[in-house]
Amino acid sequence: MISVSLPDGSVRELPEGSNGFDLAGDISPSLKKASVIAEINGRQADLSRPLQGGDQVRLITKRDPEALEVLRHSAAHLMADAILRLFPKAQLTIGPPVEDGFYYDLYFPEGSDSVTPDDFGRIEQEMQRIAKEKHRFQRHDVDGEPATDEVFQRYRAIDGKDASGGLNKFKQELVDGILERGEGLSFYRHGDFVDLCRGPHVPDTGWLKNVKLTHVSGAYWRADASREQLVRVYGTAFFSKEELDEHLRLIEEAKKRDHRVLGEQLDLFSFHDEAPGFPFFHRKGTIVFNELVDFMRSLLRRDGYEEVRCPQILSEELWHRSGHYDNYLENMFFTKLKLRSEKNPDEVVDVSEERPMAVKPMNCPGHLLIYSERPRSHNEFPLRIGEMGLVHRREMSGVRHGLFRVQAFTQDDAHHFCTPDQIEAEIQFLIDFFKEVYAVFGLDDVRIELSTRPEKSIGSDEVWEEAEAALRRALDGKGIDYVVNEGDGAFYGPKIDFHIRDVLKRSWQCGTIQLDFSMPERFGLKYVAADGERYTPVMIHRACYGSLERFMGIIIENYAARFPLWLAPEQVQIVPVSDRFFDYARKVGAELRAAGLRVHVDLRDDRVGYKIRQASLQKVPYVIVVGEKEQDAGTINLRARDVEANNGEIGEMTVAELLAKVEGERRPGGVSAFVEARAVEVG
RNA sequence: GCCGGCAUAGCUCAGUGGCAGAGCAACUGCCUUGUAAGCAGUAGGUCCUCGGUUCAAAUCCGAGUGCCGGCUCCA
Repeated sequence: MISVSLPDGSVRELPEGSNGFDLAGDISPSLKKASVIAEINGRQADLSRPLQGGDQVRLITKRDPEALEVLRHSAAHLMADAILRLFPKAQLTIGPPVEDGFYYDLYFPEGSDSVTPDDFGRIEQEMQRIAKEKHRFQRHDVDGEPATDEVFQRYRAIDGKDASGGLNKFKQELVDGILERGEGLSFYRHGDFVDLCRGPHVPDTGWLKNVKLTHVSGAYWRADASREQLVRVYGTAFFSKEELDEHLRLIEEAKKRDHRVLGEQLDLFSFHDEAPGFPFFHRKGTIVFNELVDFMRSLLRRDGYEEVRCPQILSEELWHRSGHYDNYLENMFFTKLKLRSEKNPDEVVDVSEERPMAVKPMNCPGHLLIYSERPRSHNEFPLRIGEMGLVHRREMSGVRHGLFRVQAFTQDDAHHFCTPDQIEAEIQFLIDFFKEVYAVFGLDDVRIELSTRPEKSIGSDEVWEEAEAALRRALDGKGIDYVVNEGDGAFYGPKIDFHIRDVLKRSWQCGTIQLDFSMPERFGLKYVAADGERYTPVMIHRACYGSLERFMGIIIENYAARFPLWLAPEQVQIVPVSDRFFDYARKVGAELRAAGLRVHVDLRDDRVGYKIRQASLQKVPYVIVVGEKEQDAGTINLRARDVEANNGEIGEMTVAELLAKVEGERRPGGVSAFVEARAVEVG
């Protein structure tokens, strides 16, 4: 007998040669069914691996996040098997699990057919067939000399059977690397398929029934553009059909909510070939944009920020001083002056400039100039200088994406200047500030990451230690969970990033807080302290929305463009039953407009049903229908987008009653009194 | 920047070498409309741009531009 210990500290006696399956079965049959792999002495291993006396064993089940990665890695093997059957010329390279699934990179020698999405159906069919056959995943370790290892030799034979050179050079490169590092080679086999692999895997292919191929893209061998071009086939896998279906539903839902499509349908913004990557905001998009700005401004005012405006174009010399020229050149736009030739007015020549200018990619240098414009005292600290700063950044072609990645965007940027011992309080203030803002949009799922000193960095150890400690103290002091990204900070200081999860479970990086000891130094910033001495202030860069454009894209998708009343570009649409009631409709419209609502009176010659449909497609929160009854009674008939009961029809009321009801939801974060009332009734 | 795909009416798309098309939207008229699409008619085109092949190009070929999916995750 051997004894192994479990995470709860208990010890189990098992017969000699027992493995993870036996352990799980010894505990309970349901655990045996749910177990995917074992973690033996902190290392992941197949359940089939024999246990030794004294091992610390943790059984990892379907519910553990690690299990999903194992499942998907196994699914990558299954997919590779299926693809090789259908595309015998393909050569395998690597196939890891990723965030939402897995991929396998394949090399298709010249002249051979490549995988396209049209092939997904038959590949999936093949995978289903292999899954049903329930082949065990069997591990083989190469213990002795690889040259004499039977499995390894057979693998080489199989792997190279159709490759022109006889062998798959990608796998060969991997094998060479593993041997060079002195690590052991290991292989996994299911059915006839063998692949070089570290493991572990699910027990058998029967686990891999809920698999779906998603897309295909290009990639390079080892992410090196000078190396071979590979075809990357992506898929995803789940333990249950329900989870897979839910995942596919979310992908479909995300497609439907694509802000680029909704932005066009709702006439919010557009893009044009004449300015690639630069959004044009239309009337309605501008309303949303301005509401976001107004809301942010109200908070900045409340919290004593000084809002400023800086020029768009500044001397190139300034960008040398700030370090952007050295570190950010590729992302900057530069101006080029031209002149008409005096001799020949048709001829245009470039002007050679003694002081060339550049378009700002960041707002900080402007704020630094404002700071240094006069002597500063610690008494005005913390000094918070904010700007709705429009910045321009060149992006490589191919990375632009709707409002999410543009070449000109507006940051709700601010720089806090303070003393070192004010850092902690400022950070805590900002964390509360950011969370307050996100909560207004229903974005309560906020993940915080702390990035620490990178290898390449400036500043003394003491300063860095103190800065990181201040960030940690601030986070710990608020009892906030956070992930640490070691060495991922900016070269001038550590930072805290805010990642927000939307209703479709997608994560977006929005806010950022960065400590900076470098820029104030470079610009010679000083303040006079209580002791009368001059010191260099600490600078904190921060942006809460991040980019207004990007944030707008996020909330369009988060709300599926069903904006809450305060953000809705069109808040009320008035539908007269026929042209006999146009005057009354105009009168009601004027009253609501006088109260500050954004109202559209629909005077087109169309049926009521048609106009209601139009308002619904445009996602207008409230529709008012007026006809003979309402005109005689001096009332309106209300229909609400967000009320499900009775098709959203709420009924007759006066304008005054309506205004009183919607007052709350006209403020950021406010909720509909109609929806709330219903919730109370139901609850 | 790199790989792959796409570009036809305002929008969504059909047309694959031989007359430029549909639905929706727009406009006009009729209907006097009561809670998600009334009826009829009219108009709308540099088939992305440039070059090539061909008797003939929206269609085939090349280049450019823009858009879309990826290009960080190293068995």
